[in-house]
Formats: sequence, structure tokens, C-alpha cells
Amino acid sequence: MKIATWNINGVRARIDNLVAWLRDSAPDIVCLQEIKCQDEAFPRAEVEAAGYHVETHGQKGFNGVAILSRVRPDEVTRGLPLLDGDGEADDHARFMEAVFSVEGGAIRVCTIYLPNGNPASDPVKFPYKLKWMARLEAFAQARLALEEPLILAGDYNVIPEPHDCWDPKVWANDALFLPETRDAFRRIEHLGFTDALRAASDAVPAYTFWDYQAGAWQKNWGIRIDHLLLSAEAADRLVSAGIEKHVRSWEKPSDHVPVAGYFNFEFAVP
DNA sequence: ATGTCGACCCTCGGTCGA
Repeated sequence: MKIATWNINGVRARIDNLVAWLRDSAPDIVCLQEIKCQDEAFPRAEVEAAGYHVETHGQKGFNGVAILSRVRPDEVTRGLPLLDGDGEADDHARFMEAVFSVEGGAIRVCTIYLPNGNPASDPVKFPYKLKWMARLEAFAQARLALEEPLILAGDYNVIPEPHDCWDPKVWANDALFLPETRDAFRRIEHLGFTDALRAASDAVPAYTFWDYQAGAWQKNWGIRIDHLLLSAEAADRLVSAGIEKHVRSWEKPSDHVPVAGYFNFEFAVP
């Protein structure tokens, strides 16, 4: 089974790319981020015609996530739980979880659009990112107790290591690379997750995003911020993983490319 | 690093978010 994550940067602007990629790449489950539309505006018919079930968690104008899958999930939950004591609700559509039946059990797949957090000096944005990461850590810890295959896939807006960006000096003060951000990401990993791409390959660079500006793609000024984190039960079933870099050279590309993991489990036959 | 892009609206251009 192939499970992929892709920040599509506007699903309505990218629907032709999405359908072409689904046909070429044939993923079984896709975690999308930044669909940038409400649920009713998602180009559902085109994706269903390509052979996918569609679950969305959208909002007007920005953010928004979706899960596309060859079979219908058994359960879907929208939104990342708040922490005990959190007062205000989070109105950003950044998280959805789906449970699928596979031969011998179930897998859980979450699509994650972690807050960007820039500018890091902003009194709201960077604290919101760190708080969201604390919520993700709590959620992840609770889910690990289930001892099931769990895949947390998405745009983490985290550059894990210096070799995951084209110039660490340029990114030193960026919310994607600040020590607090990397520490929070490591705390989640150290609960017991495997970074699928790094389990499959230690090759660098392994970028997943190139800015539209300044000719970043042509100069290979990229960063690695799209990740699949795997519970032990999922990592045990990982066969390989890869970055579908060629998609960045298509017409009207997203600034992110898909990242995929291949696992040796299959959907249960009903 | 800044050669851009998508979406929105008191809509054709400025603003926001990335």
C-alpha cells in the first residue's frame, strides 16, 4: 500500500495536477493540506472519477485538509483535540484522522497542516505554532498507546536538521527552523516515531518544498518540511519511501511535492 | 534569498498568508 502526503496549495487551482498525479502515482491513501476551500467547494467529482473516496475538513480561503482513499474509511475525525485547560477553540482546519481496515487489523492515518509560525517575532503566530505542536504531541502519545499502525503525514512546517535546508544560516531565525520548533518536533519523534523518509534513505538533500520566489526551484533552494511519522507498528511494515520531486517541474505546480511511503499491508477485502 | 502564487472582497487591484 502506498500512502502519500501532499501540500497542494489550493486544490481548485491544482485539480488538473491532482488528477494527473493520482493516475500516474496511484497512491492508495493521500493526505492533502492547504486545500484552501470549504468542503462544498472541493472538486469532489473529478477526484471520485479518478477512483477515490473523498473526506474533507475545509474552511474558506486558507488552510484545509483532505484524505483521499481507494476505499472508504471506517471512521473519520476532524480537528486536533485541545489540551485540558485550553479555553478557546481552534478554528483553523488543519487536522483530520481516518481509520481503515487492513488485513489483520486497522491503520490510522492523520493529515497534518502544522502552523507556519512566521514571522517568529509575531506575538500570536509563533506561540500558536508551539501550542499546536504540544497538542499534537499529546494526541500522538495517546494514540501510540493503542499499539496500532499509525501514520502522521503532512506539512509539518519543520526543518528537522541543518542538512534539510539549502542554507542553515538563511533559515536560522525562521519559525520552521528555530530551536524551539525543532525541539518540539524531536519530542514528538522521541515518543517512538520513525521518520519514514529517513528510515528509507539518508541521502541529502531530500527537499520537499521550493519557494515560488527568487528562482528557488531552479537554484535548488529547497527545504524538507513534509514528513510521514510512523508508529513502531507502521515502521515495521515500511518497505520504502520517496519524494516525488518531478511534480515540481509540472505546469502550475504546488510549491510542495508529494512524499510517499510504501507499506506491506493491504486494505481488508470486505 | 525574495525573480511568486492562491484566494478573498465593499471585486479588476489591494490585502493576507505562505
